[in-house]
Amino acid sequence: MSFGVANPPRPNRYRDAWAGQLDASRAGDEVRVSGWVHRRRDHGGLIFIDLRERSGIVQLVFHPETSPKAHAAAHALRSEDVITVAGTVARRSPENVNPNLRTGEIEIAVAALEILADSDTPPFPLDEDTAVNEDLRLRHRSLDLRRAPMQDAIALRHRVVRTMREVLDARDFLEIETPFLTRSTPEGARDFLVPARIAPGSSYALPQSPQLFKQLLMIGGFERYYQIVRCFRDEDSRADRLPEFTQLDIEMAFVEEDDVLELSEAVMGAVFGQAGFGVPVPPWPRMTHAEAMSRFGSDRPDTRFGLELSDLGDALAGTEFKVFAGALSSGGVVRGINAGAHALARSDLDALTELAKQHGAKGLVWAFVQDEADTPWRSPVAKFLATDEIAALNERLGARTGDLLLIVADEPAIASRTLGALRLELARRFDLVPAGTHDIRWIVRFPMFAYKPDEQRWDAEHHPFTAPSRPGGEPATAADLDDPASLLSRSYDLVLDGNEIGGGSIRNHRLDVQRRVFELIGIDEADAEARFGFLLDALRYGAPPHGGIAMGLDRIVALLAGRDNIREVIAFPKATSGGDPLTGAPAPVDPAQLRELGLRLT
RNA sequence: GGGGGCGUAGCUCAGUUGGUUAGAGCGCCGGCCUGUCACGCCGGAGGUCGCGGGUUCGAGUCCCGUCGCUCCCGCCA
Repeated sequence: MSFGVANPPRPNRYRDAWAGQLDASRAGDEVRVSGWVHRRRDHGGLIFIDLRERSGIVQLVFHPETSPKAHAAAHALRSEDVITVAGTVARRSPENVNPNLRTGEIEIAVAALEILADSDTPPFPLDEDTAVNEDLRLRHRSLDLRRAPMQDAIALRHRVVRTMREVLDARDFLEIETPFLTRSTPEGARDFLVPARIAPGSSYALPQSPQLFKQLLMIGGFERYYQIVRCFRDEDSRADRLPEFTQLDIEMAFVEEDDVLELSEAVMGAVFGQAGFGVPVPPWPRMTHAEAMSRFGSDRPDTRFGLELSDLGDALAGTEFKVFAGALSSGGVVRGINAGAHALARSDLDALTELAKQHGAKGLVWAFVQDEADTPWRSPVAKFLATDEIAALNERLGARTGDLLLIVADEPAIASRTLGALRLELARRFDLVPAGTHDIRWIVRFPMFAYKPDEQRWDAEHHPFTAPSRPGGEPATAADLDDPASLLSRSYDLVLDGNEIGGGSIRNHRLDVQRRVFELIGIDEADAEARFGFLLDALRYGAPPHGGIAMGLDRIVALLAGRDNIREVIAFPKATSGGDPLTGAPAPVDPAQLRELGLRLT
């Protein structure tokens, strides 16, 4: 285990030393240690026990001649029994030193053994070598947490949180709590509801984020707030997403974008530094949302490898090929990537096509570049394209003989998203990310609004409290909102190796702008008053310019720990289904409880 | 809501075109073993093949349904 304990234990009947910290300097000392039986090696004569506790592992040796009573008792020891022993720290002879163990130069010659609690045979091995079914691990989480990878991850999480608090405290931020039982604002994610006994038929909602409360704290004059806070969203899970998760939530008054970004870089730079994670020192580069989408097909681009997107529309101006011509004439685009010279089988190409369809594309055009004048492409669509069109596409994509070209013709958003996903898949398949490299950058200047055709209205891309800006970057006025398509938002995301680890914005502190945003996205005055009246009311009495950010703690720790899902860095996570295999939640409740709440099941 | 993968001994897995009594490694139990450190050697126990139904002379294997876990799409202001 890589984390330690800094202070000696207070001596008591269980221990006067940490087992994992003993070394040759303690040779000859009488010590008492306690912990779990990690492994036993019973030679009939000598018995060796690896004793494990939080600080690490130490070898106990039971000699039949010198302490026959302890030796006899040690025969009964089994994995995960809890024991306390008294004995002498003994230096090992040179040939018996175990260099793989921090305490490998010594062992404890046990004089007295007491079994504090015996253990059934564990349902799965606690070593690091066997990959155990995750459901089983969650159902026996107290055992699973004893494993070194979990101990390391949870300790790392603690250090990350501590570092965040240290930096923020040094910059005069106050940690302030906000309510968990709050009001549902059906906007964005689905809320978790808590039926209210005091008002049958009504419910509290658990917060999706402390967004409105932290704005009220700014209006309330605290100026610099943060909170390590649980947030709740009743949506389906992913490897990097669970219904409850933890954020570092920050808000500042009298600031602009640069202030929030600089503060975030100070906090996160310190976090990466103390975790020994090799990202560049701040300030971190900024990329516009538009550039990220056009070059990488993603608003959280992994820029550590190439395979950038190219727009091919102007090379296909008069094409007869219906798929391309149809997309271009209906406001769509034709975009592609050069995947490089890879020999892919037809089944691989089918799999890529399937992936493209999963992302909403109607299909995927693939072509291998050949060194033959009459058939320059080996591709199902080669016969539909003129030779000069193929030449122009080759030129746009920098194609050389043997290269695989992947092309998507579709609506702009779908084409970009699909190629962005294909690019990541190719990087996985061909191992294109250089080992040990990391990239961190800001994505800035997101679109403020997106038009929802099926609902025939505009919607906020980030959230409706985000301040809009003109295309040039200046803050937008209420009047500017008459042309929503042109507006960007004053928001920013922090992206690490293709993962969104944080995001925030400058907020609306002007009541007229905030009202106009609500109006634009279809929340009329009465509606806005009912749902966000407390915010609008606060904005009437002098709100300072303010903005902030929220960092995804679970994702950050998972990335630092090199784990591929956030459940590995959460002590008691929900399963992907949203249920808790440990407690069995959610579970039916007693009818009497329902009656008290005025609820009846249908 | 949709798609993919997985479910066989306590754990990790194998199991052929449907065919005798379902296997391996680890763990567990018993025995032997005084320098091991994933100890070693010998022996043994341990199975509702997730669950339900169907096809068949015969199902771990084929079909239908269902449950659980997992990855992805949708969703996640």
